Amino acid sequence: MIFGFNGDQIYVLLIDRENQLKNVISEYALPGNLIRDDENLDMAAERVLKELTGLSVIYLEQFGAFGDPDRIKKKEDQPWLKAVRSIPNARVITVGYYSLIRMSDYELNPSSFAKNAKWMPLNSIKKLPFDHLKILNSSIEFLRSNTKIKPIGFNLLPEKFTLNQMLKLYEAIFNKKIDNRNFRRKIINLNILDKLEEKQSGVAHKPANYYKFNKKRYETYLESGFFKFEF
Amino acid sequence: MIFGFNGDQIYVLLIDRENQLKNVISEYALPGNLIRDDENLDMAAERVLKELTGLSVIYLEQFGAFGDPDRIKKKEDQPWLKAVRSIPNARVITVGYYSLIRMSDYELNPSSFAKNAKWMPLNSIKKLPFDHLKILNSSIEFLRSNTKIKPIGFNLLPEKFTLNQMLKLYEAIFNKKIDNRNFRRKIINLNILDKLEEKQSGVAHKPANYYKFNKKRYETYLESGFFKFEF
DNA sequence: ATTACTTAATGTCATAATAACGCTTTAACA
DNA sequence: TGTTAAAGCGTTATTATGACATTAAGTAAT
Repeated sequence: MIFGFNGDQIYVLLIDRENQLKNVISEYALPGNLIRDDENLDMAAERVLKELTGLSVIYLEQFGAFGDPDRIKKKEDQPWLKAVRSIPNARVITVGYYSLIRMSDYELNPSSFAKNAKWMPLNSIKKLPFDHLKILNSSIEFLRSNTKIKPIGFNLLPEKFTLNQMLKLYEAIFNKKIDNRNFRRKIINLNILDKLEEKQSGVAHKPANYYKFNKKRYETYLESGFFKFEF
Repeated sequence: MIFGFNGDQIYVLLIDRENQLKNVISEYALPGNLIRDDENLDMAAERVLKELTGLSVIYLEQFGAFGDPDRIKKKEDQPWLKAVRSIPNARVITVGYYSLIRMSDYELNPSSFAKNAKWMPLNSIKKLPFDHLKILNSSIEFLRSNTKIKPIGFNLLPEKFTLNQMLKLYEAIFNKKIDNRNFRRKIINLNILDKLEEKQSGVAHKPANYYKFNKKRYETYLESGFFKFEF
């Protein structure tokens, strides 16, 4: 699950399976790949992410394992299984990871796999092949409950951001309106933001101040306690 | 991970591998088994739990997947892999589930597998084979953060319990002293306990009142919100 | 130069939740 | 009847929360 944010809504990176299955109409699915014998789960997730986006050192966290047995019958639907010719009816277990990336930083990696990758607004995704919708929903739930205890949202924002951008992100994650005054107070009190000198420019209104995430200060806090992030 | 509570500390059910490996001194490991082709992950976890404890309809939740590649070299250390003769060097991915069971309800199931099962105090477990210690620690972390948002502790207590028993359980889970007066107030205010008529007997002091968990009321609350359980 | 327009930024107050305590009450046993 | 161990009640200071309305700072239009 690769989440992105464009300042307004949450996006998810999907892969068009069309190229791999000529006889099926264009259909988007979650990215994924088989694990190699010489890597652990985290490494595999990092590799797949890198193959797709060209990005590394990204927030990446496991959120669950999935594996219904009826997948066995569907080998022909799972392009990546074609590589495993030695196993006639492979049972597939998916280990789900989610990553949060800055869409602004993101450039599609010109690898063959990534050519047919596409950002889709989270809210517009109503159907996905296999159990991918279940996986998607599970990852969102995980993202939400994680956001309640850690300020992970920073990974989705640009390096410098305004408090309103951040507010919009949180509204997108929790899918509800949040009072901006209370939000500001809470975020500021956490003491993990540095207010920059720089302001927005070229806007036809009062420019917003830019802030930056102070990771060092954040880690100090983490050791000595526990965040609560509820809105 | 099978957690139990005896009124004083948290226990974990371990399996003695001795019977399976004659040339190794007695060594305890986490219970586990291979998944079957016709079951999903949840079903497999339930089955293994049932094989071990004879219990079903137990609190059971997935907490993570684990799989370092160096396991490949250790097939001879993994008794259950002997069943898979067709795969010379099987890569093993563990999907971890944890369950909470009432030690009082528990009777060792007289199956061959369970004969060498043993309850071990959580705090006394300093070393386990393979990556089992990592898995154990991960499950405890999961148990803690889960206990902070849901009152899952009831699954570890007997049907009828006193508030002090419950307090002791929470102290064991979080590994710290909790003020009993504040604890009581908080728990009572949640409104998910039924105070019974029955009291403790045979104690040389004021007997404690028994309480019972009201699951129905709890579920009503769940729908309309979210628990917070911090001490 | 003035005004209009748009979004950023800020303050207060009532209420609820929390943590840290002290003290009294109770029932069983010796 | 006294002792004991825990139950049970209560207070207070502090902090967190939610609800709410106005002013500030820039650009654009006239």
